[in-house]
Amino acid sequence: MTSEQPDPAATTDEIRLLWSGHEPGPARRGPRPKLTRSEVVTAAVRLADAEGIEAVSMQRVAAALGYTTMSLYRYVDSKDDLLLLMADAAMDATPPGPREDGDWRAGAEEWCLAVVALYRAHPWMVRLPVTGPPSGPNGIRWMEAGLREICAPGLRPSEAVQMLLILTTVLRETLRMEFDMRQAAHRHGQQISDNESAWVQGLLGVLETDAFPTVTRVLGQLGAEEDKFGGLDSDSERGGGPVEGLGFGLDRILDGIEAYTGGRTAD
Amino acid sequence: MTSEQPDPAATTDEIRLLWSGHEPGPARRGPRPKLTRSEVVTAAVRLADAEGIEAVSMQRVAAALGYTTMSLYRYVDSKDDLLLLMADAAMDATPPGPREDGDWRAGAEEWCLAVVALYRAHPWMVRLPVTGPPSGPNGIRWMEAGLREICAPGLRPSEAVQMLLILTTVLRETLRMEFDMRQAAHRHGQQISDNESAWVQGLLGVLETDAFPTVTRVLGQLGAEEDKFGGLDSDSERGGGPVEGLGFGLDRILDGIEAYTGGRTAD
DNA sequence: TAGTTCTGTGTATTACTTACACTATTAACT
DNA sequence: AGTTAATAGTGTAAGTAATACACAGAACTA
Repeated sequence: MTSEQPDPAATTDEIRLLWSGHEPGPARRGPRPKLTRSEVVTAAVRLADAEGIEAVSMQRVAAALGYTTMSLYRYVDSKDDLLLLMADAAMDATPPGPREDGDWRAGAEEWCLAVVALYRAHPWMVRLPVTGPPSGPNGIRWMEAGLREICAPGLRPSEAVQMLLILTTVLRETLRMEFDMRQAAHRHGQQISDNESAWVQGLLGVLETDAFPTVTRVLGQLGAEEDKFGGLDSDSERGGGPVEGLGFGLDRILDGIEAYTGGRTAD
Repeated sequence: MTSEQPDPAATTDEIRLLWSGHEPGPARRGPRPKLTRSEVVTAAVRLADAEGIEAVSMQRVAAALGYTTMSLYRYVDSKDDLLLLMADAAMDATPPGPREDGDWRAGAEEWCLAVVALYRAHPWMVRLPVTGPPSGPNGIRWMEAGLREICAPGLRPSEAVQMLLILTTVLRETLRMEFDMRQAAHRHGQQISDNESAWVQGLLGVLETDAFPTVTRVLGQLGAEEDKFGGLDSDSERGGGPVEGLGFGLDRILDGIEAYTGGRTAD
């Protein structure tokens, strides 16, 4: 049941789950709980950070805390709930604040970079099923920061929400691809670039040119192409990978917003 | 192991898997196989179409064919391989052919619509882990059709590949969200729109306005907003949902390409 | 102190993938 | 034709996982 589509059971339940403090409270009957919900969540996050999301089983989390599997269910209704809580907990970093120069586009780029950093800090996040727009306190903080920039050029509410969703989706999925590729490459003692060129070469070896003229042409040129556009993390030498080139795509999306709003900056 | 990050085991293996005909061959020793790989894959696809990807277990697929679980492993090395094969098999529909008027933008929109139709025909596809750009014969056919349009305005190879990847990502993830929401709503006997407004209302009830000024303002206006931009399937009355409004975002992305290439149409 | 309620534990159930050994089959070779 | 060797489908079992359920003991309330 881990990564099937989780029943967000009417968004309401999700919001309740993520916003209910669930702190100890004054004094109830029975034995005092030795754990707290946030301790459980923190342990799970730590485990995921260290060994990946597939290491997060109720057993492993419980073991990490020194308790039995079933004890966790006193703090969390199900594993799916735990994952939801983990996702919001992992977004505890602070998103960029408002810019002084009011340059929404630079602000949006900053925000994207921060999101990338966030995902890099907790790579397992990109593997969690995303039900929809964020609902938890931390998720909303990030949404606030993103919307603030995206709304500035004068998008309507639903437009702004949609564009922000598109940006996060692209960032998340691109990073997921990169993580997958890095992992696969690493298992084979290779670099991502090896894997990419293996894909290009492998396909070129299999495709008949006349059946797929565009693909073969593009793949052929891809191999030869030298100039990688300076991208999101040109600073770090990561041996290539999808995110490195992502700057181009993000620029196009922001271009699209600019073209639509005609460069104005009010609302 | 179903939906962990699958080891694409160097893209090469994936390509080999997807392109090796694996057809009966002349005559080998031992009992004649009673099944073929494609029969297995077809059965799995049929099962997924009918009951969703979570119904696809080796046991269910085998049962559907009237064989035992283990017999399937004569045709497929692992469940992950089966999923890979299913993904490509499900893309058997024919993508749009080249336009006569050479209007790349209209062509790209057509292509997007066709992708949406494809995903609607096999909703489980959006739940499969995507390792990277397509590698299978059918996937490449779709890539050919998409690249043909996207390349036309004069993008460089890596740029075109990236923009196409962004488009598919956005389409797939948006549809996944919609399917999730529809499913959740359905389980509670509601419409998607109910779910959406539950999200808006739920959040508004929880957020403090001054901590999240932009979000509260935007959510407030969202509730009031009347004009839904005519979107991808304004033809079908599906009671709202993410895809309905997606046209706007896609338009921005295509705007961005147009702004970049300056409206020229050659290469 | 008696009663009640809640915590953490132990056990069992269910569902899944897949390794391995076994039998029955059938082509290739003598 | 008879032998050999490879191969197809079966049965069983191991390993991992989530989680339902009952219970022992703790700690508050009356």
